[in-house]
Amino acid sequence: MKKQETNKIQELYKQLYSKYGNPEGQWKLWCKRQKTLLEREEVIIGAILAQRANWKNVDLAIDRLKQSKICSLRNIYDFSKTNKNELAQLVRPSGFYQQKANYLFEISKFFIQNYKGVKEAIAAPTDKLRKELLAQKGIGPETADDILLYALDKPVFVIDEYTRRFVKKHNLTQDLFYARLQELFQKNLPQDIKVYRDFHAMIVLEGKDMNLNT
DNA sequence: ACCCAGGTGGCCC
DNA sequence: GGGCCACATGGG
Repeated sequence: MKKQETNKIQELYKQLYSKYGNPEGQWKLWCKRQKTLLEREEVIIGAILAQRANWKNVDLAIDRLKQSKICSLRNIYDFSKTNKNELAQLVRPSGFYQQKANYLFEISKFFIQNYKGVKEAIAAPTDKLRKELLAQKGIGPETADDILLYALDKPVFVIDEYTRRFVKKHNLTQDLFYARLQELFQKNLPQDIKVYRDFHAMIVLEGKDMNLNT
């Protein structure tokens, strides 16, 4: 039974890969292998801003942060202590901007105070880090796993609405709880961050294509 | 004028 | 433990 799932999931992965090739072309930064510390921080910031937002608007918000030279955890932390409202205005294009400004401040504070930045966090155990992230305001399971997988190189599979639709479409399981779905993918794939990253990216690309074709 | 986009937290019962 | 609602912008 498990083995059937294994073959099916790996088969779907291969199918997507032959269709899309390396998704690094579209998910340029997120699927990139070797990221600088600043790029990792940009992924974390993007993970917050991308919540329920169109990615183009997220890019715009990030560009505005870059222009103001506060597209780093340290700068966001320092800046938002006194100028949270201005931070909110900068990220406005991504929507829910006041909430997200608060979330950005909280997550920056978390990494600066607990780990002195992302470098130390990368060395921390995945389970510990995941629990701590989930305890932060604005970080739910999907955002936590985005950060762990795409910014900190931790092997966790990201589940989102596209993944749920994908699972339903291919009848992989009836149980759509986050933990169950994550387990399903992780147990049936090699524990490899590149596979996890690319697979999730391709599921999203596929989901968008479906939207366009219906 | 709607509907959606790489969610989350806070209520309510 | 599920079912709502607020949060808000820009693009189709």
